[in-house]
Amino acid sequence: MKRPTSFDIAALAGVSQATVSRALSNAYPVSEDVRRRVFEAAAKLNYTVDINARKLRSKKINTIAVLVSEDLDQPDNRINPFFLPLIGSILDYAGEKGVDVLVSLQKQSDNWGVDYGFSRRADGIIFLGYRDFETYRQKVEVLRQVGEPWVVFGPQMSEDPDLFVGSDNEGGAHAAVSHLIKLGRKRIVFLGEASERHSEFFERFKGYVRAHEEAGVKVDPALAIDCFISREEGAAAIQRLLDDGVDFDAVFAVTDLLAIGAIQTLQKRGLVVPRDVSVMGFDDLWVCTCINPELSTVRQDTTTAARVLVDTLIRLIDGQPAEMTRIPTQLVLRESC
Amino acid sequence: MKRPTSFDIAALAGVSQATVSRALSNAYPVSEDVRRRVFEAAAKLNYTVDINARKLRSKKINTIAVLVSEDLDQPDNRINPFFLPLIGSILDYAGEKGVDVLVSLQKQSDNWGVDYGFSRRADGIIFLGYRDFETYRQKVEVLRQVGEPWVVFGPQMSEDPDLFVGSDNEGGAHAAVSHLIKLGRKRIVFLGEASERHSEFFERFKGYVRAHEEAGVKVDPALAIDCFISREEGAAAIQRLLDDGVDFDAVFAVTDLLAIGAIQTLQKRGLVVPRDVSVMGFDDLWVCTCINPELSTVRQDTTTAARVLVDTLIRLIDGQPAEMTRIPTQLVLRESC
DNA sequence: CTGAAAGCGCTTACAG
DNA sequence: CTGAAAGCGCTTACAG
Repeated sequence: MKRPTSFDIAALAGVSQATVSRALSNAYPVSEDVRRRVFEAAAKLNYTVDINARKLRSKKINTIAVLVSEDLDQPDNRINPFFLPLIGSILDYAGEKGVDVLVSLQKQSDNWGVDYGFSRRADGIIFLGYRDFETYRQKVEVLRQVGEPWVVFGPQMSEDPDLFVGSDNEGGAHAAVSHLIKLGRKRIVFLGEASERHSEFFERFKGYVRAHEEAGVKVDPALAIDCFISREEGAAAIQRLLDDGVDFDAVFAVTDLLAIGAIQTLQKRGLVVPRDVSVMGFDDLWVCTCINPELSTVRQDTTTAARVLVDTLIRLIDGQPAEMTRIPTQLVLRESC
Repeated sequence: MKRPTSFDIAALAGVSQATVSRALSNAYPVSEDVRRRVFEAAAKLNYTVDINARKLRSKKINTIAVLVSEDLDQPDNRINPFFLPLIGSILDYAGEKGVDVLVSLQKQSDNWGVDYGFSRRADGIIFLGYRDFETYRQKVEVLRQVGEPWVVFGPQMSEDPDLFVGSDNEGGAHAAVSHLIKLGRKRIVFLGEASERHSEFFERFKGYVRAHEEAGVKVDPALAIDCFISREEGAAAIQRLLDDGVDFDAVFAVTDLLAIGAIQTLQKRGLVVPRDVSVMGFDDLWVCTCINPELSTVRQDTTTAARVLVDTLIRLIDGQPAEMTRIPTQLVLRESC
């Protein structure tokens, strides 16, 4: 059975094809009688506008692409669990706004998003999971050249302070570590990547340092551990610390996953959390309340993040200036400290 | 700056527009010299084919829609965590096949996918998370009428045995419960929804019953608990059992989430898992190894599921007959039993 | 408020 | 292997 076109509807409703288009678009004045007849005819023939023709003709795509970087630390899932609620909220909010969402998992080697804008699949791109954004600078440069709008969640880039959408990493880390210090902890491990390449984590490191300074506690470089962001790495790092006889009474992990790995190792070694070692994470994955003890953490507000990302991108698509947004975090105290 | 069209490329390469299209499509014979010139010109102008014009003209959309039912049991995540790796694998495999993926979160009340096929956004639809598919029968009927291809993961529908893609629920449950019985457990709680409306869970219930029958152990109806599929419900159900003084020595939950809730309640009540009560889940979420004790479970193979879903859908789109596929599960023994 | 007409940027028979 | 031409199904000035 052939798909009906607007001409078929026009014939059935007894109007011109142009009027059908106008009635269905809800953006032009159309007499009530005509509108009714058009909608009835459309319903009768199960007609809907061919979105491809509309996009071609109107030049409005009304679609955003969400490009998620494949997470090599999580081979089972491919996507970092932190992004699950974020993607969910983006889909939700985009749905509310009536824009379609194309989702793609990007491998490191891929042509990487360039295709999406260029081929007019999408009006703009949201990048998720590009922690080490510096690596991608060259590719982003192409997007910039052709004026393809995009926005990244997480890392702040020196060149585009305006394009930043992310959490208040420094503030969140500061609150978390201040709390640990208030608890009487003095030897707090920083578990994460404190290099400038990962600005998100580096900001958390700065919050860690500031909390120490404000409390007059010395930061011991031996406690700043550099490792990848997976549970296994967190477990291994703590193991090494224990093996080396390093003295510590708390762990601040830049990621819940890392914190969970830390707790598992500590418990395996017979240490009790939080009695012997306090542990604090970052993100507030839903898993935090599944483990024992439940994990205290810094909550990233993914609902707000999703809205801000979509709104910012839409503003850029419309040619309006975008503002950098730093989303407040929230300290969530549970059992692990 | 205006986007270049195939006419611009044609002018630059010194050929006709039709030849540009043919060279770029890689599907027609084109002389080597012409091909080179066309590709050079395209690269120079940052040209890519306008996907919307191509879709309109060729009538090939090359896009599938993944419609995920909003999970009301998981308000924080909106998407059931089980689907994370499944969606990841679908994105991955679809990417390999060069088809775009539109993802949408569907609320119960939505027009529900009908839009996707009708408006020619996608060639076909993959439904995820429609456990209680009977509710949607009427809506699916419309898809059937217009010949829009679709496939569902999970529940098997009586009318379309061919369209089924799902795990070997009965076999997985049978293996799990048989293992519990072999461990000496005799009073095994079935935690889930054993109604026919949820065919996935009902199949698991049948496996639970068959394992008992084969071992000559009586099934006690008092141990078959009906509850929603969330951690909270699992916790509450076990609490009720404990309060009522019901005797049981194992829990088989139709979902890891439920099993985790059960373990949390048991531990809160001072019971030791697995010494006092063995617990077995279903799915093999990555969380299983985060909790203490690590959860034994029945693994659903999401990688294979993703491939089968995409392949089946593509076959349907191409007008070929589809076969029902039941994907083997795997018993994963860890610490909880 | 409505119609006739042009045209979005491609693909693909049809001829050669 | 290549070109000229038609046309996919819409939206949107332009007139009235």
